[in-house]
Amino acid sequence: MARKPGSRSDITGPRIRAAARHLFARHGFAAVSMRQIAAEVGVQAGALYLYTPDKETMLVDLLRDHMDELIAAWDAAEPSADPVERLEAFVRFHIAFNLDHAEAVFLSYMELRNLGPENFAVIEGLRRDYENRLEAILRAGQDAGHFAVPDTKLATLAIIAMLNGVNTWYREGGRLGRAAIGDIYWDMARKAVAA
Amino acid sequence: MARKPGSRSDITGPRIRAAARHLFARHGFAAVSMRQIAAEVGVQAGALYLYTPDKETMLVDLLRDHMDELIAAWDAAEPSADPVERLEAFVRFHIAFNLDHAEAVFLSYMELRNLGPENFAVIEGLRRDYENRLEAILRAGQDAGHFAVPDTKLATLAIIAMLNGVNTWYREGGRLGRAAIGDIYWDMARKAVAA
DNA sequence: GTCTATAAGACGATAGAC
DNA sequence: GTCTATCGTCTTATAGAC
Repeated sequence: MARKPGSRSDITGPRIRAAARHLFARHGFAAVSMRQIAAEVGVQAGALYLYTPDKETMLVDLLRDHMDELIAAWDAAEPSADPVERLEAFVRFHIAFNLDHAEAVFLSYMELRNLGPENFAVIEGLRRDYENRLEAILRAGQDAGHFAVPDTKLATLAIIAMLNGVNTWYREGGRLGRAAIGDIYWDMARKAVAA
Repeated sequence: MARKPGSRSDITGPRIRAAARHLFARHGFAAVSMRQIAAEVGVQAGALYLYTPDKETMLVDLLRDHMDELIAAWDAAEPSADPVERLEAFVRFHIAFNLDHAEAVFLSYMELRNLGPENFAVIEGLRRDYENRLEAILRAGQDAGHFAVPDTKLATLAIIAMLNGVNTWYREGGRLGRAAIGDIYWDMARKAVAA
């Protein structure tokens, strides 16, 4: 009875990641036990250790994969050379991507403190890579005279913080659709950095 | 040996709250044990239960006290009737208060999910009370023709999210002092809601 | 008001059967 | 690849001594 009929690691692996992401986002990394994750997947706790050496590695793998996907998606989508159009594209992309990956976004902001120093540095570096892409847009727009901000780095962080806020209140089927939200935040972001 | 010489509840109580706030903010509510809190204070774990019925009540008391203090401080400080001046005062107040109470702010955004439904509703209600004060400013400024935002509620949340971002990067002794940070964020907030 | 001691159980992780 | 069983430790919370 040891091996369950039809058991396959290429199915169980993704299901473990999905269950861990979901439970960590909902209850917090420290509050979720390996037994809970295993129960959600339908295996015993010991079986999880075929897929990860330990619990922290499960978390950092989720966070790294998320950041890699975020950066790759933006790099694949990046539009025209005009800084204003690029900023608009960034605002709409960031909101849409965050809403499509709400659990992973939540984790990548809330659970960094559960990482050891070296894992923390990896995720922090990826986040900075992403921020630098927005900062470059703002700098190009200032050089072209379209934007004027008192501090480019702080404007970068301010815009990202503002956009991240959407995930704290958005509910599917609410008053505003995603396109309308993009319009509203683009209006505010555009004016905030306007010359 | 039972009672320690000089032990007094009016000293131990605040020290327990401070230790809990500090450890919860640093490691997360679920990751901190009652034994750790007791060790930080210098008592045994059982003694904590003279001051709180359980761990969750410790957390909700910290969060409620923080929100009460935040709202009372703003209500005591609120300045002129002019909406533009009031918005500037709000921006500077919010940044300063958040930096002065960084651990409690962190908790009140990160640990709400560790509350039961009734405790959660209490803290959510206080947060909405505070948000409503900013929303009223934005509405008054629109009525007077000074501001123009596509959606007043979302502008409220966007500004608060932007300002909250300061706590994620600010370090004492960094490149910018608090006054300079207030200037920079006031410039961006003002333009974001400008007519 | 604080201690020691303990109840009753959950935790992360591993060993060995199949 | 997954199971059962288990190790050693930690957990929240309580009881009773002083």
